[in-house]
Amino acid sequence: MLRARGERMTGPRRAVLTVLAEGDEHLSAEAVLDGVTRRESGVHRASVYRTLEALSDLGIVQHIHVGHGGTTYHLVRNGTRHLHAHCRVCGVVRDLPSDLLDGVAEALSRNHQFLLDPGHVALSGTCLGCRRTDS
Amino acid sequence: MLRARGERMTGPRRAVLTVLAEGDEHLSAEAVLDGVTRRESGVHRASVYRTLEALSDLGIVQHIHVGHGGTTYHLVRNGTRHLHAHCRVCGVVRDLPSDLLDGVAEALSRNHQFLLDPGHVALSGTCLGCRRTDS
DNA sequence: TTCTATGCAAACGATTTGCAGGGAG
DNA sequence: CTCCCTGCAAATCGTTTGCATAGAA
Repeated sequence: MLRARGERMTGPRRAVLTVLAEGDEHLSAEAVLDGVTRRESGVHRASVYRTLEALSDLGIVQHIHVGHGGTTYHLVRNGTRHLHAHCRVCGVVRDLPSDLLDGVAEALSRNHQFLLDPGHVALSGTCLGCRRTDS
Repeated sequence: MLRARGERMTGPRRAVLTVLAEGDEHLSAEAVLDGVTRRESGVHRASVYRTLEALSDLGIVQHIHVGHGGTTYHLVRNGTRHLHAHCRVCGVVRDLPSDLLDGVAEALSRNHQFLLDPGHVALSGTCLGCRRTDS
């Protein structure tokens, strides 16, 4: 697993990283806590949050905001910050190719003086399986 | 102001609509409550939330989720559900043309069986004034 | 009169903070 | 030995819910 990048490697941190590495991607903070607890009891909720924040700052994990749904975390695999779509009906988060918004990003930059960070929020909608429902 | 659409027109509802109509767009629920209270005291927080939800269901107001920032509400002016960009540094929400994501929506529909709802979440990034900072 | 919307208080879920002690480097 | 990271408890923020009642239609 990734080695200390100027930061200390502790039990809780190792556990969080392991859970993220094994997990099915896109875990909520609470889900990470569950996984951590299963692997090594006694780790406190607050430590998980603090660890996730620290790892985010280091660029080792990425967090995305999912509409009504809260925040999810996952490892940044080989430097790729891919995009996400969130189905507001079934709640699934699916990955999208990282270049999907390139055109939009350029348009925003050119016409609206806005620097898009495409990976930071999940696009919202419904997967076809969940067709039409509102909110 | 818009008349009852099968719903009852009450004091709190009138106040919420008035605040949204006069406000600078993109108000948080709490900001709406403040405005409502200033105009007519005694309206309860819960009523504002319930009213905003009811008006959302009627399509009279639109709510958007703003990354780390919570939920904001605004009137749907002449049926236009425009898009939004949120600067994560200064927090400003700016409107964007509603057709900006048309191409992306079509690509998602065709290649990913995903029906995009472009107006439901704000795109995240930084306005040029706030250049580069992270989170 | 009827039945919806309101006020109130309390519950809630997610996340954060102050503080003192423990352990990594 | 020093300072960062942790556990704990409590606070905070945004939002929701159960209940009895006021009031719109």
